[in-house]
Amino acid sequence: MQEDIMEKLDKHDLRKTIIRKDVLKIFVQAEGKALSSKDIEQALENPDRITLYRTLRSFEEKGLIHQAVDGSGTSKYALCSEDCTVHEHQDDHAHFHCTKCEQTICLETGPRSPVNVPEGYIVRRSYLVLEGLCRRCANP
Amino acid sequence: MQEDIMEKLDKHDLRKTIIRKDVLKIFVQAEGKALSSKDIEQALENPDRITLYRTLRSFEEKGLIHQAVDGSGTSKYALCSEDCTVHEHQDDHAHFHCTKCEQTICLETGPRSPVNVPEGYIVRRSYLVLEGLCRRCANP
DNA sequence: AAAAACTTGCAACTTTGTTGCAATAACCAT
DNA sequence: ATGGTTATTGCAACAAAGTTGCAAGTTTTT
Ligand SMILES: [Mn+2]
Ligand SMILES: [Mn+2]
Ligand SMILES: [Zn+2]
Ligand SMILES: [Zn+2]
Repeated sequence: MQEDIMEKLDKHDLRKTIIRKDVLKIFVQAEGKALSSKDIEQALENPDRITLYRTLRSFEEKGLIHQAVDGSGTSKYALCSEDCTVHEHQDDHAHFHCTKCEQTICLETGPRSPVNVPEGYIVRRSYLVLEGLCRRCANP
Repeated sequence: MQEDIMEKLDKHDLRKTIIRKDVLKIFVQAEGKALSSKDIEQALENPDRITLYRTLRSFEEKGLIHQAVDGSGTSKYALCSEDCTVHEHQDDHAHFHCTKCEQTICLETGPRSPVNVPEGYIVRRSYLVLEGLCRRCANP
């Protein structure tokens, strides 16, 4: 697992610094859950906030994590699938956002049917957010 | 048109103050375009920023405008359809976000096919964002 | 016209995120 | 292993977006 993390950093051309190993470990452990900068701040001891922001940006640029749009207003990130690279992300899945516990998770949904847009518009990508109650919050 | 605005405020149980008339007029004129707080600030002379935020919140609560999730990070709002009320919004349409000019517009898309979610999850609503280039930005 | 109820504008504050820069750490090639 | 090169860190300072408390001002109702 430690090896897993080192490999990932290597593969994505990121220097192996303490904070990067720590942050990446948290993402791996989160298992499909999207995390905010604050989530990570709380999980770690005392990370420098600015360094954390830059770590997240580097991870995203290098194809290690992807942003999870969830309509909550703050940025959240989750681990990418194996085949994301610095050149292209492959995270075209929907995200579920629980309005009670505020958790956001990546969904393994299949391809979506295309949507009609006005003549002349070019669609590059799309985000689908499902909002509601997660299992835990729905069945208390 | 002035009457239209007065009617709308009346119907949604909002007091007719200067800023509310002004802001609502801007939304009516925007015609399906979603506006940020900053957009409105710029359109108006010198609105108090805080009052504007509260105006937007009241409008949303009373079913006059709805939030347009567009993945841009800042909140945008657009005029609701006639049948939105304080009790329930009816704005289940997708939004298109142009990454070049940053405009966001409401799309008149039909109903979307349902998406599979894990057992036990409850979906209350969903947001669909299409990102790309609008007609003007695609054909320069 | 006055009372009641709601709205405004100001100050102060919070949260989230960015930029510049010198000190530091990681990597690469001797 | 040593040292040079290059990327990363941590600090301070800043900025945008949004919230809260409260006294003063408006709108609505009676
Ligand atoms: Mn995801
Ligand atoms: Mn809309
Ligand atoms: Zn939940
Ligand atoms: Zn455009």
